[in-house]
Amino acid sequence: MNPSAESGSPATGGGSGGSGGANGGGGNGRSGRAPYDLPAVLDIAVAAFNDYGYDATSMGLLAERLGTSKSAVYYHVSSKEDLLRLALERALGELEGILSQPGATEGAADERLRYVLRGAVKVLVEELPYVTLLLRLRGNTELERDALARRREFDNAVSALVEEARDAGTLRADVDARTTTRLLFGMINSIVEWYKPGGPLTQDQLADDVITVAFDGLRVHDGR
Amino acid sequence: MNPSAESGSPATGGGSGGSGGANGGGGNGRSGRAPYDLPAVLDIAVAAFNDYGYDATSMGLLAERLGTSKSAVYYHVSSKEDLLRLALERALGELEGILSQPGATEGAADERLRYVLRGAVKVLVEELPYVTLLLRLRGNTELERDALARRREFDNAVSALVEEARDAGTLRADVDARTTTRLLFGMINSIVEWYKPGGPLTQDQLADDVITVAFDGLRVHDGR
DNA sequence: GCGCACTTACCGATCGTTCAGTAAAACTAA
DNA sequence: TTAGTTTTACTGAACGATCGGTAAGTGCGC
Repeated sequence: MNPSAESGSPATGGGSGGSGGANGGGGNGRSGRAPYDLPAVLDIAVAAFNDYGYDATSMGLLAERLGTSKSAVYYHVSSKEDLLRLALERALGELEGILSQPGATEGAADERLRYVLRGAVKVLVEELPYVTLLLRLRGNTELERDALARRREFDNAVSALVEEARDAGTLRADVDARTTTRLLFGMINSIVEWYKPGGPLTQDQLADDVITVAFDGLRVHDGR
Repeated sequence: MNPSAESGSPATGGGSGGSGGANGGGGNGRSGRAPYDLPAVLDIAVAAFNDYGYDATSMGLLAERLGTSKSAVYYHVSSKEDLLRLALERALGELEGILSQPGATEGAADERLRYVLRGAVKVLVEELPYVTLLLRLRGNTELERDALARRREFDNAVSALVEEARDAGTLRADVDARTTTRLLFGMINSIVEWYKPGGPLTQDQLADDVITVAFDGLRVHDGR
C-alpha cells in the first residue's frame, strides 16, 4: 500500500528520552520563523491530549493549536499513536529511572521508600503533562496496555518496598502492603489533577507534605 | 441543528438518584428474554464508558454489547450525552446525599469528617461504575463542566470540614487544608481504579483502612 | 388495530491518514 | 559566483472508514 510510510522515523529509537540531546548539531538556521521540530510538536500534542483526552483530540484540532495543517503534523510524526508512544516513553523512562538510583537501592527499607516517593513526586511535577497522560490511560490499544503493564511493574516495586519496611517493623502491619501502596499512589498520582507549578506550593514543599501525610497521618499526635 | 435533542429528558430532573428504587426490586420478570429498560441500558453503557472511555465508546459498540442495534439504543435514550447525564446525576446525587445526613452535620468536626470520608468510600464502592465515570471527566462539554462544578462543590464542603477540625486542634496544622483535602480525595478516589467488590477486601475493611492511613499514617507510632 | 420494541437502511459530518505538489533553504560542483 | 540538485517543511485536496443520529418499516402481544 503505502511504500514509505512504515520506514522507521529516525529519532524514535533510543530510550534517551530526547530531552534536548545531541540532535541537529545546533546548526539549525532558524532565521525568520522557525519551523517546528518533533519535541515542540510533542509538547503541544501532549498538552492537547490532556486538555481534551487522547481520543477526543483530533489531528485537525491539534494542527489548529500548532498553527499549521493536519498534514504538516504528519511530516513530524508517523501517526497519532506515535505521538502517544513518544510521550509515554518519556514518562515511563523517568519513573523507572528513580528505581535505579542509589537512594532507591541502598539503605533501610523505609528510607528507600521515602526516597522513591519523593522521586515520584519530583518526576510527576517536572514531567507533569507527560505523566498526566500516562495516568489517564484506559488500555484500549496494545500500546496503552504495554504502558500500563510497565506502570504496574513500577507499582509492584514500590509495593515490595512497603512490604520490606513493614517486615522491618517501621511501617504499620494492620493494613496490608498492597492496599497501602495503592492508597499511597492514589494520593501521589492525584497531584497531576490539581498541582500548578509556579504557584504558592513549591515542589519541595509538596513532596514534604506528601511524605508527612503518608507517614504520620492527619491527626495531631501526643508524643510529637 | 437537531431539533429535538435539547428537549428535557423526563427522568433527569429529580435528585431521586434512582438507586434501585421502586422499580423491579429485583423481581424483574424476565420471562423468556425480557426487553431492555432504561436502567439496564444505562448500566451497560456506563460499564462500556469505563472500559473504553466515553469518547472512545461508539454507539455501535455499545449496541453490540447490548446485543441489539444502534437504533434500538436510541429508542431508550435520546442521545449519547443523555446516557452520560443520567449516569452523572446518579453519582453526584449519591455523593451530595452524604453531606445532608445527620452524621455529617452534627458533632465534632473531626468526627463529621470521618463520617463523610466513610460515606464517600461507601458511595464509591456501591456506585462504583457511576462514580468512576464521574471521576474521569475531562470537561469537554457543558454537561461535563457542570458535573465537575458540582464535584468541586462537594470537595469544598469537605475542605471546610478539614479546616474546622484543624482549627479545633484535632488535625495537624503544618499542612494546609486545601492540600490535605486534595491528598485525601486522591487517596479515596483512587479506589475506583483498583477496588474489586466481592474480593477479599470488604467494603467496611476498606473504609477502615482509608480512615486509618489518612488519620494515623503508615508509621508505627511510639505512643500507641 | 394499535402501541411497544425493535429492525434495516441510510444521512451528513468528521475521523485519521495519504497524496501530489511546492516554496525556500542548504548543499554541491564549476 | 552561480547554476543545479537535494532536503526541509510544509499546503490543500481528497480517501475510506466510522461517527452520532434519523426515517420508515416490521413483528408481536394485547
